[in-house]
Amino acid sequence: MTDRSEDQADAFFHALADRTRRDIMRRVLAGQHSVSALAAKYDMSFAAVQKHVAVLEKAGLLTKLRSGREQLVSGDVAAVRSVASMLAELEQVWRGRIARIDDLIASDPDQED
Amino acid sequence: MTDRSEDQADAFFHALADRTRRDIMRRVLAGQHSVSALAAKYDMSFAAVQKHVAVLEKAGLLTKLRSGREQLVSGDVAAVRSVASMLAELEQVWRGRIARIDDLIASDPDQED
DNA sequence: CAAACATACAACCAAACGGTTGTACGTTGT
DNA sequence: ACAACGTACAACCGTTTGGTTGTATGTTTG
Repeated sequence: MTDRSEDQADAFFHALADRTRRDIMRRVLAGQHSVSALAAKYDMSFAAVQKHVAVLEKAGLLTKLRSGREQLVSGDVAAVRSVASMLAELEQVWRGRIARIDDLIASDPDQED
Repeated sequence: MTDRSEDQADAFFHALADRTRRDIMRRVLAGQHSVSALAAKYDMSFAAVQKHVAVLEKAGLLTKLRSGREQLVSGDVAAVRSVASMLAELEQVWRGRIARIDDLIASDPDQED
């Protein structure tokens, strides 16, 4: 729960909160694509797609690798897993509630809290 | 991949892309809290916290239940799980890439597509 | 070398975001 | 009845977002 990891979470969730960016993630997790190959798939300018890629890159969800005049984009599955683990952490908080309710039921009703 | 589920994904990820809202989720997954009890925890106006709760509610991540003059807020763990499953789906796309690479290695090198 | 291609980035714009204050309305307790 | 509490919502404001166009720079290719 450090400030840095909260910044990271902000970047992760914000990056994924756009359907074009989620679609880009699907493509680059399935295989490498150049930025212009990606841009060709969407009904918006090249610059717009480039900005989406930049947001995902800054969040650490994908990486770019120069290859001649192209920039090859690959998804980072480890980053996707770390977003999933943040949600798993949330679910753990919930399990904690259930455990506490169980404790209440198990305890003597007259001396609760 | 319907439009409706993409809208849902937009709402989920956007709602979680704010640290105050993630913190609210932790509290309401751990147990019920009134809106003003939540508001007391943060260094911002009641109205600001109320808006955060409204964003989470609209995304379906929490529910409010009237109890007298208070509104009791509870986190919805099923919704949290469905966000996690969207990420699991992304990871599956990645596994597909690995499978395809394995296929290439297994195939006769002279008749690769 | 010149033309075409792939990328990067700045400037601009309307819309959405995250906060504020103020007002209104139902509920509770004296 | 009335004061205090809990909530909802509108109006406003500065910043960020998601898009555009235009320009610059590096890399192939003819």
